[in-house]
Amino acid sequence: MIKKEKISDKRTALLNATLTLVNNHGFHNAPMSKIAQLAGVAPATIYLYFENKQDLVNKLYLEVKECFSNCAFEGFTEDLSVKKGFEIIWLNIANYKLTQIKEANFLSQCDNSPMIEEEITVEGLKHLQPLLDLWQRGKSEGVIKPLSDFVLYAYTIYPLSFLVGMQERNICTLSETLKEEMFEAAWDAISIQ
Amino acid sequence: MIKKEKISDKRTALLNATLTLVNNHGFHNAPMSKIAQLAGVAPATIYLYFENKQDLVNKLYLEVKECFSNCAFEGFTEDLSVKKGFEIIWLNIANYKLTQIKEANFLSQCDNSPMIEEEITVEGLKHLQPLLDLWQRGKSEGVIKPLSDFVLYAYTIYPLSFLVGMQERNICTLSETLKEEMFEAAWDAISIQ
DNA sequence: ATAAAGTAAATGAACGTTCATTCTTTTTTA
DNA sequence: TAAAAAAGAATGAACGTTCATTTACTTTAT
Repeated sequence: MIKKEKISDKRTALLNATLTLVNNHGFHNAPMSKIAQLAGVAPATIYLYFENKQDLVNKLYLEVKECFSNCAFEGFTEDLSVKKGFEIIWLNIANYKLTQIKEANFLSQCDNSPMIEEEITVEGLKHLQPLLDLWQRGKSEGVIKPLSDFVLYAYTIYPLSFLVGMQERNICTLSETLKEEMFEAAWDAISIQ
Repeated sequence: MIKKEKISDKRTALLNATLTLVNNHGFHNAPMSKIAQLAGVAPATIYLYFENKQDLVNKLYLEVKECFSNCAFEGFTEDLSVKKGFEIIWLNIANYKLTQIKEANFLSQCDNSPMIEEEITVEGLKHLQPLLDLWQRGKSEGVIKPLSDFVLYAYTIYPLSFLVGMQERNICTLSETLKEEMFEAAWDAISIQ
């Protein structure tokens, strides 16, 4: 087990280093040499764990995305009312973005640039299915407006990304009160009154 | 005058080439050599018009942003009702993103990555003041929820960026009907019912 | 009106640097 | 002691940028 632990130690250190550098300076200013240095490892060692730079960033994206998705559906079950279920998911996501700022920021950078290959982006989206199912139920129950999933996402989840950007630049802090106000806005946007 | 036209011809060609390449392959895969090639110009010529690569991208950002802002407030006057004024601005922005897909996509890539220096980003934000003023009026009239400008922006304008991303990947098209639905969602999110 | 002189724009080759990646050697582990 | 992991030095390619030179145009002098 010591061996495996050690292996994943370096791998994790490399992923963390990549996350930090890409966040702070962008893909184009995150050279392998600096990633190695920050992870406390020789440049060549990276290639024991990852195929190349693109593979390293792809893997980081997928793992962060998976962790994000797991957080999103914690405590959610399908027997809840649409509004309650949606509130749980929305709050989970808000809390994730509140606490895991680095990861959240990285994800939105990836989703808005050609840094990650299209194929990988699509793969990362699969995890969100339970939310889409919930929306479908909401529409058939007449609780949620008959809008496409894209629009529903754009008006409820996506706004959180903007606030995270603001937060990272210390322009704004996502307090508990603000969270409540924001959930209300999200619900008002997509629900039938 | 012939001389001046020629000058701005090359400058514009360079800005367009940069827009295309950064959009399609990201900052890190848009080398000066390719930018020059696509603009039909020698690499050295770039440095007659721009200080360096960062300056080229900064200038592109500012000019696209300014053009965007000009579109945004076309036909808007301060004597309109809050809702009507907001509708005009919102539709202007939606139409801009509908027709100027490349530019819109570039802007959202810039706003979600460290590609553009912070200082330049702040400068590009100044043009939006009339919208902030309108929101202020809406709040004092009791028409708009007492939320911060960031939240109002996040729930009305920012969602459009998401749809543009979807549109560029041909996952979704922003039709007239969809535009109306989206305006309604935006208004429901921030207005007091 | 024409040729010479002067100027600004544009070029292509070349520079130094940095990058991702590989190769060879050393260290660690079992 | 053998094999796996890690290190560090080395490599070639690609990058942003510069520079000496040429081209295209404008002005001046005759």
